[in-house]
Amino acid sequence: MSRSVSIVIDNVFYTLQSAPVSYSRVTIHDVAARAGVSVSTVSKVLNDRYGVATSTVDRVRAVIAELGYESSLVARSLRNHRTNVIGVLVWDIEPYSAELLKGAARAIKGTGYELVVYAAGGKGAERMGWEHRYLSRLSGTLIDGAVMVTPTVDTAPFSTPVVAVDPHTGSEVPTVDSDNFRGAQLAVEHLLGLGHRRIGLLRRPPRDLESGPQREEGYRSALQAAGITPDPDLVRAGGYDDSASEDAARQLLTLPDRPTAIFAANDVSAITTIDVAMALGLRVPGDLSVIGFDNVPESAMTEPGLTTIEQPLQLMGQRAIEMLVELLAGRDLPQTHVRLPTRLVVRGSCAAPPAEPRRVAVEHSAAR
Amino acid sequence: MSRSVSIVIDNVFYTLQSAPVSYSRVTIHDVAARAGVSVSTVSKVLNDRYGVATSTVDRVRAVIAELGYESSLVARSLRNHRTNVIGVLVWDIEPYSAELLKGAARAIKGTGYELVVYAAGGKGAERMGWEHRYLSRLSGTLIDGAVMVTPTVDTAPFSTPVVAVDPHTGSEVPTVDSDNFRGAQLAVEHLLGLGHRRIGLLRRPPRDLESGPQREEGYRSALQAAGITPDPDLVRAGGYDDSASEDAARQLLTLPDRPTAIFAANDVSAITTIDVAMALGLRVPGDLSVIGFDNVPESAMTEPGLTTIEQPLQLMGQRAIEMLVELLAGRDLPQTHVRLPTRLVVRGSCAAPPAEPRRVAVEHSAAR
DNA sequence: GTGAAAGCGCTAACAA
DNA sequence: TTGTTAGCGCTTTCAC
Repeated sequence: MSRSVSIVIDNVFYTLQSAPVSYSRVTIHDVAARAGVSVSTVSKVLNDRYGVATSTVDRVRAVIAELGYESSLVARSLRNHRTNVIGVLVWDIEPYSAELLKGAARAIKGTGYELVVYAAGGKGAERMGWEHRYLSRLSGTLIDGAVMVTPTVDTAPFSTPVVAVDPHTGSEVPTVDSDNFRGAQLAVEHLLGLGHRRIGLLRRPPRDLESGPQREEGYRSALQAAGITPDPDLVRAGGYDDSASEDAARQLLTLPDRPTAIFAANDVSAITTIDVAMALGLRVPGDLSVIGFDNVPESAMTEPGLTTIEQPLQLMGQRAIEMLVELLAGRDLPQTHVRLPTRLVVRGSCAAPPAEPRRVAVEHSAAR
Repeated sequence: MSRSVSIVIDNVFYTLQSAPVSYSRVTIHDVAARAGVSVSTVSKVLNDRYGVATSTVDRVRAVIAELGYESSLVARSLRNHRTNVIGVLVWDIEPYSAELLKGAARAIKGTGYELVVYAAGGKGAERMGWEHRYLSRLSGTLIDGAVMVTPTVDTAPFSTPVVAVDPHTGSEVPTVDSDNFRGAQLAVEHLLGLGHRRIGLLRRPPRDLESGPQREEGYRSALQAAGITPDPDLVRAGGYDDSASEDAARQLLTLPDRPTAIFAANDVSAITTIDVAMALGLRVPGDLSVIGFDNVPESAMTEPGLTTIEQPLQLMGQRAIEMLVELLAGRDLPQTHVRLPTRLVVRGSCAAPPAEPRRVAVEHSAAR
């Protein structure tokens, strides 16, 4: 053990402590030696195999308890190729993936599986191919199956069952995503219903997730259904960093015939749009209505009044686990591509368009 | 590969697919055989060891790429006792732990470690001792160190460095928690400042986390500092299920000389308190002020107007990782018990006490 | 009923 | 420069 001394200053505990003494792991050998039996006998006891005398079982059990022995998950999974562990692979734990994880954790209960989340956590540069690398390194050993929360799911087949959440197009693996197309439609329909006719789209960066084009399609489809020809000038691409979205929003809003509403295919860019609008002297929703596609439930906290299209992230995580468990049980999935509904949540950022859309002063648009 | 057929009905993709063909794992043996070298040579190439001819290195590398080989984390960690993986052990992934995880994921970046989260996910019954069991099964292999997000941290020493978040009292291991005492003080001081004199405490169930008593102490301390003797009648214990908190809140509010403000040592019970108050015909904050101790950032969404004491959960997760990394580097911690500040976030649920506290009708109190 | 031996995929001595 | 060998902690034949 280690000894320590603590003092408290200003409500902060300061404790000085000697380095903790290291105790090495108790292995099956230790148990065998102490019980006076062979390793294989201990193994049999551990796994409830037949052919061990009751008295021996008792003795071994006693020693196991005495030593506090627990078998090594690693050694065991190297031998057996079953681990009863499901892995969820995420690039990072941020609000989006955290939400999925909550659902996954809920779904795993009672399945007999345990949940392990792997977060890559490296720099952006190493990102390429990490999902494949991780899956390779873990599958066959350590995890029985995986849920991949990652854009690029390698189509290369694995021995391990895999379910992908919100991946790129065309992946061969079973998939869970949300209805981006319908979500975008809902957003635009809502704006149309309020009387808007010039509706801008702040879309995602090119070559992004599959959901990007889907949202754009929904936007176009809703406009066309209302007899409006989409104006290419009203569609701009945002980016992953704030400044790209900011530029795009500014371009839209300083157009001579600017949109009276903007649908941002991403919650962060929706918030950016509101900021830009305010900086340009426009009021939301008086002069401009904004709807964001929600990736992050907390965005409603950041911008309490933002009307959003919400994805059922927890449910997506839950369904992914359920599907994987089916797969692991050797059953066929009734549907390999599950698409969950999105819904419109109306908050304060939308209103009818102004009778006479106020133009933004040119000075403003140049300023920055 | 597998062949599949998809149809779309009502925006849901239904895909029927034959069972995927299984491919077995590529091992170091496969690589060695294909490259015409021994396994150990491949291992040397993998680990950039000296003493391999450049031509051989190239050939092996080519085969590795060709076969898409990745070394098994499990086999490797059984051999080496270093894995460069930090484990975070949580009982479940819910809003509280998810928040900690976000901070942990942020902190791990750039440390060279990878993050693995283990969620126990079993039934409540198996809960006893799971932290010890998991740690046993993982330490020495698979993870180099662990952050335990769990009430009962076994004081039994492990070979593996461990940092505990918000544990029971008296744990020997390094610890991160938040300043529950000061937080409770802040809450009560705020209520006193508004003019309240009869302030109830809805405290945690007995034998709960260490933070329970700490919050109760803060409550008493703030009252006493204001010259008020804590009235034992104004202190009731909630429970983990809603109904226990509901009963406690009802008892407090139907007291002949009921409190004009309640400090709930937990966010869920604060929301319950507001519900009960409203059911009893009391308005918040007109007739009753409520402050909750926040475990879950989202509670502000559920009850947007709730004044809370907030814990820096993400920061706690971050600090825990930082401490663990220090420990793993073999350095001593400047402080083994880190206590992070809590802060008061004022929202609409508090106001000055009514001049004449309205009594709750007895019929009401009996009803249920 | 029990234990010796082989091997899961890998690394690190040591020989060749 | 390369391959052989032993062994990480465990399970599983298969003799005894």
